[in-house]
Amino acid sequence: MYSTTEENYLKTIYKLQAQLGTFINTNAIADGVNTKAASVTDMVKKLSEKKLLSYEKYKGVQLTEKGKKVAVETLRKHRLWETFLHNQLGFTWDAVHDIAEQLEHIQSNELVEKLDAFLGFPSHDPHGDPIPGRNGVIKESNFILLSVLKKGEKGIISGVVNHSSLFLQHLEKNKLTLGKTITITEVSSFDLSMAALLEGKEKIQLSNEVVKNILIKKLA
Amino acid sequence: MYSTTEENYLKTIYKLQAQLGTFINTNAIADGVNTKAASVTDMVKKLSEKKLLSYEKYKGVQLTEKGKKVAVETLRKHRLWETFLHNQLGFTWDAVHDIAEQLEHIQSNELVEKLDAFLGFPSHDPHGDPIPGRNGVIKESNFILLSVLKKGEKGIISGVVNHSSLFLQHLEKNKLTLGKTITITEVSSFDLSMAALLEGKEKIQLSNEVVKNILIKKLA
DNA sequence: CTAATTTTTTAGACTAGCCTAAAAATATTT
DNA sequence: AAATATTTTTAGGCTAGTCTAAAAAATTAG
Repeated sequence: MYSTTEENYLKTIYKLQAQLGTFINTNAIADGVNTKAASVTDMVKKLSEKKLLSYEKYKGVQLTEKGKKVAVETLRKHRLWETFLHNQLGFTWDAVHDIAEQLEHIQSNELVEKLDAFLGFPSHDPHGDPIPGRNGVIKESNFILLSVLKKGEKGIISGVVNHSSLFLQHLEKNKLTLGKTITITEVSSFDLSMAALLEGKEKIQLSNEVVKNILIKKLA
Repeated sequence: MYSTTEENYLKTIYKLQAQLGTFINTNAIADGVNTKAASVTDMVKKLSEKKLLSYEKYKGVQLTEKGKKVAVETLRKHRLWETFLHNQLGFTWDAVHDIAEQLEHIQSNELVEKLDAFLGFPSHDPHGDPIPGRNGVIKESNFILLSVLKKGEKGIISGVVNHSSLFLQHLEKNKLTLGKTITITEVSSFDLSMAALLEGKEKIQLSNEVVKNILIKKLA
């Protein structure tokens, strides 16, 4: 139905729209899909003709419902494949993204539904991101940043903000994986780093750079 | 490394070479990859420059070792994915080909090896075709055509010659699936159709068109 | 509220892969 | 061996997606 390139543009614009509000500018898209602004202008015109987004010269771009639907479907496929790669094939969570980036463009509705069932209808991918349902609904998680916890509070690691391999590998190395419990024992007012207990026993030290990129489900 | 299109050309030429001998002509390739002869000439020049095949004008084409390697790797991926789709996701054997046609071009050696392990290092795909090993070796099966069996002889259904959806669906409908035992009770000298017993009990009638497209492992 | 800077768009060109129509080579008949 | 038919290649052109360089619009600064 839509080309790999078109799907990538839509997915990127969708994500930017979630972060930055409604109108998305050319440079941001160029950055997201790894091309030059001139190429984005071309593609955006094409997507506009196909009614996947609305475009006004020099103003920016906004997905239509049709465009959003394609974006969310692509996101759903991406996250299902990531889950498959991690849960079934045993890939580490930093390795799944690049492969899922290819797999998300395989065309077959039956495949997506069968994969979903095979995985047990997972609600979140290996990075803690919610997997859109067949209907396109994304269940918003009530996860918060680890950095907002105060001394004495605790939570369960439930997702990440930064998805880079470098960051994910750092977390892996320090056993900071999904599902682990963290209890804050101290917050430095100098550099905002945190001292904490992992699983209630192991003492660890977390830089601000780290804690502001981890999402947790707060425990009472 | 190589584009989807290049891989498809190489895979097609490889299969033709196995059937027709060494030199493959332009029209046969055009047929296999679903384009026109003129397009094949273009692509064949390109593949020749990349040392994936040797090409002599008006003479035809022959894969180099390098080209064969790419073709076999693609075949390996195709058959592993078909096995995944059938054995794990529960696709019928006539539905797996088209999806595997897309999945075979996903680039990641690690993925192929992990998938292979996940599937338990299968030797054959859902159509009974052998899956090339990591080393590129294809274990030749000693399957024979069901049509060569004589009255009283029996065998286990182990593969198909014709891979079309139509034929596979026909077999499925008549419970002629991989692993079933067939015992020949009569061969008509008029139309070469066969009367047989399925799993030693159910009486069935098989047209010559069917029996010459089924591969079996002969039983003593 | 002009001037300088940044962002975006246009213009023109490139590659991969495909096409049609015509020309050239090969194969088949007679 | 010449004539006809078939196969293959060349020539020229198309689309999708990309690029650089230059022009135009919008934004920021003085």
